[in-house]
Amino acid sequence: MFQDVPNKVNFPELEEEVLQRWEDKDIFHRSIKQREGSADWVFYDGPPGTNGLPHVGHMMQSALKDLFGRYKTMRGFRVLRKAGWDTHGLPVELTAERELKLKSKRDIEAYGVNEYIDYCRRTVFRYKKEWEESIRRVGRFIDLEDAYATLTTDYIQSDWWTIKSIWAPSDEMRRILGLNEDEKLLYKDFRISPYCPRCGTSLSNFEVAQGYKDTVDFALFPKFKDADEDDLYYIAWTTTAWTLLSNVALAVGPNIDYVFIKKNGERWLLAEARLEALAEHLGDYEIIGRIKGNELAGRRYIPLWDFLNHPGTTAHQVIADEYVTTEDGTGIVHLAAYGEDDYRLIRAYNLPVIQNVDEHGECHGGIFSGRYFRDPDLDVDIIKDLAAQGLLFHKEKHAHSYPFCFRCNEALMYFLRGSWFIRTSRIKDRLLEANLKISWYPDHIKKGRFGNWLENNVDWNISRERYWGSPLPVWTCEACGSHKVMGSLKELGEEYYNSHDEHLPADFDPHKPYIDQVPLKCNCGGMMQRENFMLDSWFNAGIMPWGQFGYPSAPGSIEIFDNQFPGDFICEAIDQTRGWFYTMLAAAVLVKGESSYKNVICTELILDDKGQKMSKSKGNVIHPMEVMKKFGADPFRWVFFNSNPWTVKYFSEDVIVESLRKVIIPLWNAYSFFVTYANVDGWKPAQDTAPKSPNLLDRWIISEFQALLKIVTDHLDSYDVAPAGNAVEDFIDKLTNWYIRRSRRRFWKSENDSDKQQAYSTLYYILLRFSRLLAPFLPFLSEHLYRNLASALPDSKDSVHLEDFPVSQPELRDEALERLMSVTLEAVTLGRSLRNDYKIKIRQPLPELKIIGSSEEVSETGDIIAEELNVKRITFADEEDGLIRLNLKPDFRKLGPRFGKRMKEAQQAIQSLSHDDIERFCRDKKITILGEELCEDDLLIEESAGEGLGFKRGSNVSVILDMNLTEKLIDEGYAREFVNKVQNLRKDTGLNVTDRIDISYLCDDRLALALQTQIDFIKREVLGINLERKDNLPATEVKINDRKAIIIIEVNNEFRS
RNA sequence: GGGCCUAUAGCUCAGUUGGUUAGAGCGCACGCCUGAUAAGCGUGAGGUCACAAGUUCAACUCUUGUUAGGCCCA
Repeated sequence: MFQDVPNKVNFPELEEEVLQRWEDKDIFHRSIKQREGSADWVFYDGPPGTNGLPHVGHMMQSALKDLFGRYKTMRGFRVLRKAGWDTHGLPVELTAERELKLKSKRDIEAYGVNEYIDYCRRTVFRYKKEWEESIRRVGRFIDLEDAYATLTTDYIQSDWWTIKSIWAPSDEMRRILGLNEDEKLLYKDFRISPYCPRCGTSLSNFEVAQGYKDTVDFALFPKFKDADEDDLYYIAWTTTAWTLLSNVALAVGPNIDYVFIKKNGERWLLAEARLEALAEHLGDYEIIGRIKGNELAGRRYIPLWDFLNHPGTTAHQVIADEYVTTEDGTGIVHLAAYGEDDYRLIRAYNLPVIQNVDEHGECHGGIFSGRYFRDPDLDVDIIKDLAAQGLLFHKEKHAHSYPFCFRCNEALMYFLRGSWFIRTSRIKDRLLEANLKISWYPDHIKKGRFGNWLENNVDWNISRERYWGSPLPVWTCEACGSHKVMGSLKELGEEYYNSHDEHLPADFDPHKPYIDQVPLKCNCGGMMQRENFMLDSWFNAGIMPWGQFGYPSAPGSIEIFDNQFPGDFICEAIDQTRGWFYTMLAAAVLVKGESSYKNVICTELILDDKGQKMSKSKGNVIHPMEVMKKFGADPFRWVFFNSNPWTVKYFSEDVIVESLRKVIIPLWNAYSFFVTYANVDGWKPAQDTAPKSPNLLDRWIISEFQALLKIVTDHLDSYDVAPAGNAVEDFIDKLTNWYIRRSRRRFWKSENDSDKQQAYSTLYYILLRFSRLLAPFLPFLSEHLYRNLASALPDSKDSVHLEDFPVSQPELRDEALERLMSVTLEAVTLGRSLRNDYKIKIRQPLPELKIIGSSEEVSETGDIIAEELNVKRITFADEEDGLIRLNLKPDFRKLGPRFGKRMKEAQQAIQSLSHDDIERFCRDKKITILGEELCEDDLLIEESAGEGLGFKRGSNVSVILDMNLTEKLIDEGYAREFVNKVQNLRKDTGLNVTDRIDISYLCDDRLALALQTQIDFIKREVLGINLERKDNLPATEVKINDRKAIIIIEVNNEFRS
């Protein structure tokens, strides 16, 4: 006996039971353990931050990651799955700042760095429980107990090891990367870097990339007055008014043609090429002279404000440089120390560095002192002031994209900072080569978005001027400026001991502030202080392949890392192309010379059903836990398996309901059907191998399963989920709507013959195999099915997840049979379509269906078609010729105007055309009627098979359905209808499926006659003992086709055999 | 301004190396089965495959251009 299967089931409850069982029986760990000694398939989990709640997108990745982990395990690999948490970096600090109501780094210093860091540490795992719950609930097999976290001392030591390896590469790595002796890839440089004045730190290029927003600012055309010629002004252009407060020079292009124009009694200078674009603002003017840019070099001008005066310096002169173009503006560029090119020129021309906006974004300079640089009123005030001085040619609103801090949303500025860089541009070719070996899904990212971006690689700014993170392990001598890089705490301890004759505490915490209290002695005798930087948290995440094991400091980490590198598979969202995907590649190429991952699925965004991003403010966030509690994890997971994960998904509860309706419930019904009847019959499985059944349907569904298995295996092997998922959906449809529907009678018939045994064996075999195939997709439902079905076998496993994935058995495949069945299905579809057209319901038997074409093949399944379409006889023909008549009809709308009065005559001529004429017309597409040549469009072609016959053509076969009814067929139709009504009564009155009944009915003589002739059929169909006509019955009338009857049933189990 | 992607039924999406009549789900209309199933099944209507040109015996598919949208970058 199988455990009884309820008709209605609460999936979320069932899943909770399965979850409990997995934990009780330790299924996850056993599934790994039993593969010990097998090949490894290596998966890397990108660490999420846990200071926010998980959303639907994370669950999509969880579903995909879990799918492949389980699949590869069942395919015989050992798949270690270590979870991880990202715990460092600005997001954590921002939460802390918000909650502690700190607004700037000055606030943090005032609050106390120690206390602040402690708060960060406590914040980090705030939602860890919720994350673990969701990950557990979605069914993921992943090691949460042994998760790695980027804040541990082991992990930080891996950071340090990486930095040290980059600072001082081994000979082998030098060879692999093509580095010269002593060439260093890690260096400090002062550069104009994107910088957030609120966070007080510079950002890496890919962080900036995430914060561009379309903004409207003022574009200004300030006039710079020449120092020597009284009426001469240089017309410049800028979109950042605040940089004018630090103006240090003007730049022109040496080969650009400039013009002097006369305007308002003044002489203005600007590029000739810009005149047309500025014509609207310039109005009337006169060109009074021309000059090349290089002739302007060295001229001096009067600063816009007195506070800009820097006497004794080279400030406020015109310089000529190739970088100036005439693409926009005026061809005259104002320079200030807030731009990369500006700074390059400032250095090249030995100009002073003027920074009247400081690192906090605060202005210093005359009346603007104390203002914030992005204060919109500041722009207005600058404009007003310039206008009052007569130094403004024009101002306008200007839409452009401006970078904002992707963490705190504050406007960025470009600021001169010292930062530590990795010279990734030097190893660009290695990065590109390594990328070529990665399989990207979807493929276009490799050469497209990611590859193109790698082509433009710039050095990686890995330092952050923050508090909560992995410290940069670089010490610099205050005396001689030389550096020491620590590769581990042990190294640091030794250096410290050598410097101070005392040991670092055994439990030394390498975080701030302790790490800053470890001065070292330089070889020169001077004191070395740590460079006051944290590591970019992307760097942290990028070293995860070895960081997760604390390689190489942690005991045992070397062995396991060697075993678990490189990774076979990662799966993250597209927003990681310049985040994790990049840092994983760059870090691994730097220290291992190859990519850390071989295959990557890059998922797209998840939006709501209207295509909007889910956000708290819009109130359209769908919480994964709520969804799973309501519908279960399996239908939720399925949503991500039946369409490509790299297309944008519109997500709503509707799509989950759809996967329920399409996959979960049909599967449950099939399973419930099987168990119900198997238990009624006391059927027991003998083996789980494919039964040798002569039955066509049995052989067909077994073959179809092999076909499915091949599609699923092929596509999962190439990380292509959607075709596998779609094939599963097709198979479920074939199983439930054809195999089981057509096989139903074999299960409930009373004879316990071999046919019945074969039906049971086949369905059992299919359901059991299918549960194994589905296990990676639907781990809960498949587990339930497997457990109930397999427990009857002696060698069943404790869990479907301890099983192997089904192995292809080509000998069970019969492609000819699959073709035959698809043609059969087509014939059935055509037949149903004809019945529909002529409004003849299935219960009315019809005499004959003729199948044309493919007759040889379909003859085998004739009886299936006959039963499905309720026809008495199936006949076959090879050709339509002679069976189908073509008729031509005039298109009156077209031909009416042409024939006019002769239309009727023409109609007759057309309709009396011979068969040969019509065939010729079909071939030549033209025909002459009454002297007029008619083409295809003028005539309508009708095909018909004759009186009482319906004709329909499919792609492989055509059918002719004979709809001529005889009295006998009408009788049978009545009987079928009568049976249907009785069955409904049985169901409505809640009778047991095995109850015998007596039937009384009241009706007219014609119907009564029909029922009498069909009495045996009726009794057999409804388990009737007696069938009696009565004169009077107290019940409501029902329709039996065109007649009426009153029917009453009573249970009569006396004669039960 | 540059890169990448997308454009197929009212909506959401499939569409194999170019090859008969371009498919599915939802929605709509009509109907059907019911001794697994109304959270079911079928039939039908609905398409100039964004537009234009080219390559080809043959283009939703390949090439080029145009338009629109999205993402990423400057």
